Formats: sequence, C-alpha cells, structure tokens
Amino acid sequence: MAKEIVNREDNYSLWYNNLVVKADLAENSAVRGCMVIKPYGYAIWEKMQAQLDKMFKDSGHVNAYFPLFIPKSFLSKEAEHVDGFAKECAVVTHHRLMSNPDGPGVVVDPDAKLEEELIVRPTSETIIWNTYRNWIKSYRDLPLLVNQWANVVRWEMRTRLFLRTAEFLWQEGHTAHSTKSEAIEETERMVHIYEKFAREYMAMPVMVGRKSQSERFAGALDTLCIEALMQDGKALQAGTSHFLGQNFAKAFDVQYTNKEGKLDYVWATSWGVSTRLMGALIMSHSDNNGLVLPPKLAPIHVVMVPIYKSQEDRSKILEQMNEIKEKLQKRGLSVKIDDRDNLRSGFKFAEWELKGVPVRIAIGPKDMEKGTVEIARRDTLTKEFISMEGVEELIPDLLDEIQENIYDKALKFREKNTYVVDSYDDFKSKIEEGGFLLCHWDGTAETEEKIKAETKATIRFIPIDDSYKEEGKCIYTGKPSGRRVFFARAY
RNA sequence: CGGGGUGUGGCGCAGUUGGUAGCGCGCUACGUUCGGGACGUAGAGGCCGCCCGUUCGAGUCGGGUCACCCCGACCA
Repeated sequence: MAKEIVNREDNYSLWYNNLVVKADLAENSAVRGCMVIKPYGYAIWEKMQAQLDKMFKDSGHVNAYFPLFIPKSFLSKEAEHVDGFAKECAVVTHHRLMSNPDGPGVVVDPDAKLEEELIVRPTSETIIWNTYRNWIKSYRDLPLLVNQWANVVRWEMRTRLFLRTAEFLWQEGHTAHSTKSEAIEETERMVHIYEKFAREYMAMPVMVGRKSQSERFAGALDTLCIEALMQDGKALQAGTSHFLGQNFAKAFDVQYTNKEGKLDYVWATSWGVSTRLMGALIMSHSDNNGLVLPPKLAPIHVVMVPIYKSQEDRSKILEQMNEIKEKLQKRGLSVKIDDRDNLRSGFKFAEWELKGVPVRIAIGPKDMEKGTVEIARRDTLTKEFISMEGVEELIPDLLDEIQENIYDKALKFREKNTYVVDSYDDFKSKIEEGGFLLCHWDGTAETEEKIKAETKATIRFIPIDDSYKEEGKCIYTGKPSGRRVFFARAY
C-alpha cells in the first residue's frame, strides 16, 4: 500500500531536507531541534496563516499578543496543566552576561540571577488567564474571543522536522464564556473551522473526533481534534480544540458578575494549529518527484519555462510570457517566469516539480510558430498543448481541478486504508500495514494502555458522528461497547 | 532519558598499518549546447563537530562532550 507509493524513509530528505520547504536544523549546539524555515516554505505558512486568520475573524475573533515569558508560579496554578508541561520547559534563570574572568568569551553573571525563574511559553493559557482576570468583570465583557499568533517552545525529548520541533509557530485561541454550553459550542465551532480549512485549502481530508481521556490536553475537560492519515499509513493529529471548563478561571480567579448580579466563574476554551500543518501538507500529497502543493496554498501557482536556442528566440518568448503573466496576474494568480539563462529547460522542469508548483507552462520556438503552449500539471504529471490564445481563461479552472483532484486522491487513500476490524488477531496484523482501524473498545484507559503497549497503536479519536454508534464487543476484553473508535499508529 | 548509527569544502561521500586531506554534485570564468536533470577547459573553496589525552606526529587511536538521524518512553 502506502509504502509502495511513497517510502517515507527515502523521501524524507527529498521532501524536507533537499527541498525548498526545507528546514535546516540549526547547527548551533545551543539550539536543539529548532528549524530554519526557508523563504519558500515560509510563504506556504504565510498563506495558511492568512486564510486561518480570515476564518477566525469571520467567526468573531480578534488577535492580541501576550508575553513570551511566563513566571514559574503561573504555571503551577493549574495542577494538571503543570503536570503536562513541566517536563518540557525551557527556563530563564538569569538576565545578564559578563566577560569571562578566567579566559575568553562570556559567562552568565551570577549576580544577575532572577528572583523568580521565567518559563518560555510552551502554551499561553496561564499568562492569558492571568490577564483575563482584569479584563473580565461583567457578563457584558463576554464572550471574549481572542487569538494569538506566536512561537512556543517545548523541550521535547525527541524532535522531528515540522512535526515536533523544539520551537514552533502556531496560533492559539483563548476564549471566555458566561455559560458552559456556549463554551462547548465554541470548542465545536473551532474544530470544524480547522476541518474546513484542511479540506478546502490544504486539500487534506481529516476526521473530526474526541480524544480519549489519556490523550486529552493537560487541564482540559474535553479535547476535540482533527486527525489525518499520512501516505505511510501513520495518523497525524493536525489540530485540537479544548473545552477547559472552569479550571483556568478558578486557578486564576476570573469571576464576572452575571445578569442576576451574582459572581460566577467563566467557562473557557483554547484551540490551536501549528507549523505541524506544513508537515501534514507535505506528507499528505507529495510523491517521488517532490512536493505537490494544493493551488490554494502554493506560493507560486504557475511557473513559465522558456525553451530556446538563440538569444533572439529567448527575448521573443520572454516577451510573450510576460504578456501571459500579466493576464494571469490580473486574475489573482502568482506567476513566476524562470528566465535563468544558465540552466536547461529539463533541469528547470525537475526543479519546479520538486517545489510542487501546480501548473507549468513551457513555450518554445515551435509553440511560437503554432501559437500554442505546453501545459503540465504537477498532480498528474501530464502535459498537453493548448492554444496560446485565451490560456489565461483556462488556468484558473485548471487550478480548481487540481485542488479538487489532490483532495479526492487523499480521500480515496484514506478510505482505502480504513478498515473495520472485529478481532484482536485481525487488529494486530492489520496495524502492521498502517491505516485507521475502526474497532469496538470498552471505554477504559486500561484497555487502551494495553493495546498501545502491545501494538503501538493508540486511539486517535472517538468519532462524534453518530453514524459510528453501534452495539458491539471490545476487541480486547470482549466487554460491551456502544460505538466504534479509530485506532492507528501515529506520529 | 535508554538502545543503535552519523558528524570531513555549500550538498552527498571516500580517506588503507597514524605521516598536515580527496572524489562527485554545486559554485566562478570562457566556449560549445539547449522541447525532460548537457559537455569541455581552467579556477575558487576545508581551524576534518568541540575539548582533553596517547604520540616526534592524530581526520585516523583512547576518554569526554555537543548535535543530528533511526528505534523506544514523552508530546502538537
């Protein structure tokens, strides 16, 4: 299955390291597991950002910014929360350096020790809720719907490019509501916005579900998620939305006066997606020729490659290309003419395929004679000659078609790799092939833990869709179960 | 944090019994090429991850350390 199409081992460097979207891991020894996102890769992130930001604002949210440093005492105010993050925190202890009295270089000035250590935010619930205490006094201040675009640091034991870097970029929404039901609605609204973004923009089909208790966010009462299946058969959590109950309001004493004039704690949610989405994008669509970018997120929609022998031909063709480029730009497309004179066209074809540009237009002397252009699609790797006249009218439709085709392909892949499994023996053999396994589970953390220990598979999510409700028996214990859940090995 | 592996020009690698480094790609210049990753000629580019040790002499041997990759435990 998956491994025949794309072998992750082989393509890892092709997709990430050799490439464009590539992130060099920083060579400085002090910076562990961080990434440098090159301009082309960052352009993809900017596109994602712009679209998500629009979707947040369209649903009533606003942006704000909170400090990078969190006083250590803040983190310990919510017991479960600190348990979840304590093991992966970067801690600031001093605020000054001095020249080394015993030799060259600089050392930390021992006199500059901070009275209270600062934690580099692994997530911002604590510092934000500490601020919300002063922002929320009345029911008229609610709901408070704030999002932050930021970087966070989690000192993970093991890092992996894009999927789990020590520092990553993300957005984190933190909302406050006067009622429990309103907060739950918000939690659901946001996970569906993520689902829509993944489907419509990333061309990535995702399942919406609920995390089991053991996979829940530290400090949350409920965690909803979007979960995608990568081409190597492993699942990837691509975004989460948490219902935090009144945990943080109580920990930071955020109370408001309700319509009846009584004090009450507010209800909270938080939700986020990160640069992990770029890993998801790459691993969902790429093939052995490199990246395949969905047109809606591609920094360059159309690349134009001239083919020529003489400088005369070259300038004629480039002139023609500029005309087409202008027409395409008027339709809102991003177009690149690859006019580099030192490279052959074949090399350029391969290079732009590696970068995942959805459409390539090549024009040579023969085209100039016949009035045609060669159009190549990145998703299917097919080429055809069409009339130069009116090409600008066809390209937008073609891009839409590519966007759709990439989605369909990913959806078919997931459907083909989702299995209904009713016995534990079957489970153990199927899990080796990868994919989602849809099984009955008795609902206990013990069973989940045992299955994980024996097979490395975890419950990715409990579907919230009622169509998965059905009476059955747990594949492990045989105890009764009211619905099927999705198991997979995950990143 | 445990197990395994790797650190040598920008990238990918070689380097024998220890004797101050080589190949391919890329880069620069010139020429010939140009419809799917061109070729020739001439060049430039390296405190061999870092520290300590053994030795007359260390890329090579020993110890330590840091980083990265893979497999676990942990996690977005």
